[in-house]
Amino acid sequence: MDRDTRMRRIWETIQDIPRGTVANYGQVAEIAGIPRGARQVAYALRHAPAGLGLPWHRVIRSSGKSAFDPNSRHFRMQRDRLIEEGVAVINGKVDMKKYRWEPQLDELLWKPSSSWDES
DNA sequence: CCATTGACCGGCT
DNA sequence: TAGCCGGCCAATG
Repeated sequence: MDRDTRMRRIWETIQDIPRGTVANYGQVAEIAGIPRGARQVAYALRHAPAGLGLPWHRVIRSSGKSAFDPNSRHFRMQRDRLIEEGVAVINGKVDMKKYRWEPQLDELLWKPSSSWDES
C-alpha cells in the first residue's frame, strides 16, 4: 500500500468518527487497515489539507489526553470543540470508557470496496 | 545506507 | 497517578 492510499484511508476513517465521540490514533489506524500505524495517523493528520474539514479534534491519545501542548492554540480548539459536542473534558482528559467510538460492523461495511480490499 | 524524528502505545515501576 | 522505556514504522535528513 502506498503513501497516498494510506493517508486516504486514514482520512476517510476520521471522517466517520461520530460527533460526540472520540477515537485514539491506534484505533483509527487499525480501522483504516493499518495495524500499529498510530504514528502514520499522526502524520496523515499533520499533512491533511484544511479543505477536507476533518473532525481532527475527535482524535486523541489512548490515554484520553490531547496530543497537543496544553498551552497551544490547537489544544484549546480541540478541547472547546469536544465540549461543544457534549464530550466531557475533565482536567484535560476525556473518559475513554464513556466516549470512545465503538463502530458496529455495519458501520464499517457500508463503505465502497476500495476501502477494505487488501494488496 | 544509517540516523533522527514524531499530533503514538502499552507495560512496568 | 506519573514517568520512564522499549517498541513501533514511515518520512526526513
